[in-house]
Amino acid sequence: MQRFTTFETAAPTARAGAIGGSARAEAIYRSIFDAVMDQRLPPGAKLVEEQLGAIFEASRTLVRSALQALAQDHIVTIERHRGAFVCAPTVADAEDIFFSRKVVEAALAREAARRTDAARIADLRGLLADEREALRRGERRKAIRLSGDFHIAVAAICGEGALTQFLRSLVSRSSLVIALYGRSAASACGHDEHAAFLDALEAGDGERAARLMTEHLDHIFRDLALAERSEAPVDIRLVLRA
Amino acid sequence: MQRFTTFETAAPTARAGAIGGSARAEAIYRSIFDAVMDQRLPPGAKLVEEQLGAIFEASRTLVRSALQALAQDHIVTIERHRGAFVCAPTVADAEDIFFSRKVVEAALAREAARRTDAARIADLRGLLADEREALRRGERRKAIRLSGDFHIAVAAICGEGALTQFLRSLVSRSSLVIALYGRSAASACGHDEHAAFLDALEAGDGERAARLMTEHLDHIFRDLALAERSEAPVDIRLVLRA
DNA sequence: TTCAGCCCGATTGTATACAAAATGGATTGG
DNA sequence: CCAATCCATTTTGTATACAATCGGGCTGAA
Repeated sequence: MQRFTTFETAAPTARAGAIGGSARAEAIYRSIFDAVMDQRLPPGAKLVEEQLGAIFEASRTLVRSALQALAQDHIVTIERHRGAFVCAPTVADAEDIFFSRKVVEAALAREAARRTDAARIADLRGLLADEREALRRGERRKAIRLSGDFHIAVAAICGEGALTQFLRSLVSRSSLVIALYGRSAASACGHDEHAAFLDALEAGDGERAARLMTEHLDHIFRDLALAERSEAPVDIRLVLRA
Repeated sequence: MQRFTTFETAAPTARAGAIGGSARAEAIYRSIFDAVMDQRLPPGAKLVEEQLGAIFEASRTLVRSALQALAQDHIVTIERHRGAFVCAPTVADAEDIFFSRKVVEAALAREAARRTDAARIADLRGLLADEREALRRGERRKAIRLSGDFHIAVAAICGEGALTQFLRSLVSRSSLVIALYGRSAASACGHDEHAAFLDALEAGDGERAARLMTEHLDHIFRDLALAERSEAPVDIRLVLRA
């Protein structure tokens, strides 16, 4: 059966409305967003406006527009007179993000169980297969991305509402958390819990689906090596001087 | 007892980080936001950049920055080459917003019941009294705002996490919904359901609090006159030409 | 050597100038 | 009288210029 949806790792604002009314700024947003999700831009990386402008052949105006949007989505932070940096979520942020995800995804799972159909399930099984394949090949980043896509695809069963949008943002931030605190092999939803969840969804058992999702998210969170990093992104200079 | 928090109607992004790294842009955001919440700027109103610039004595650069942020928060929509307009949520939007609120606020209520203390409860009772007073005096707008503040204050018991931020955004959008579809007297949480909810919270009964909150939001939603407006904001010219 | 203070380069913040697009009205033809 | 078209005006989109600020390195003295 042909899949009739493709779930790229979607930026939170991708559909929310043009960034500054500009398609070009949105493309820049998109490029930076993807780079962060792929960990080509690691947490803490500085994003210099003029450099970005040169890369994308655009003026700082558009770059700033994109950076602002990324800041609102908690992908980068903008510090006044200092510039934009890829966000480095603290442990507290990570807790908050996963707590929020549990609330939102449990509710969406319940709802999705009521609404789903065979085609949707097939789509999700396809994503699952892709994810497994990526894991088997050791393509960790791709697996993480596909894992996120799975969660978003479940949400999208309920339509593109506010909760789904919000979840997109939380999933993006989760990628940053995993980039910072994720252990090499685990943390990529590798427990085949997605499969069990999908079974519950297919059976239309919303309660079970919600419970499995909650547990799944707990597992991901617990697999993080949260102690291994200091809470705040460290600026060596500040630390040594203070 | 002195209240130690003041809950102005907070903009979703107010704390999330400087808008474009600029305090001035944030002030503009704030002014427009407040005007929309107060219904001084009605849904559909056009926001011309240069006009705003003149009003705030700022260049279009800063105005655009603020408008972009407002767009990301669904307070205004930006249409390419046409400009920014105060959002006019459709009936579908309204459903989505209140569904999301039920999910988020039920969870936050449960959590708040575990964390709350006497001081917080006193704060909330204060807000409740203000709201009642405003209603008694017939100050409808103020009552609506205070009602929103109440909901946010409950969320804030759980801290300023992602869910609370998200709720801020939903409450803002609810104000727009009420502006469009609210009936004169009702819709302002006037049922004293806040008081009952607060009792549950004080008793530490999270389940009851969550249930009361859900029902309360259902009531607000049902009190809207959702049929009385066309779904999409109408542009007369387009309608007549097409 | 080490620290304080100062200066300069790099980078961000803001305003403005110019280009592109849409809107609304006038004009022309039916 | 109406409709369609064209043009001027308004408004947005983008680039660029200039100002403000920050950080790093240099200098100089203790």
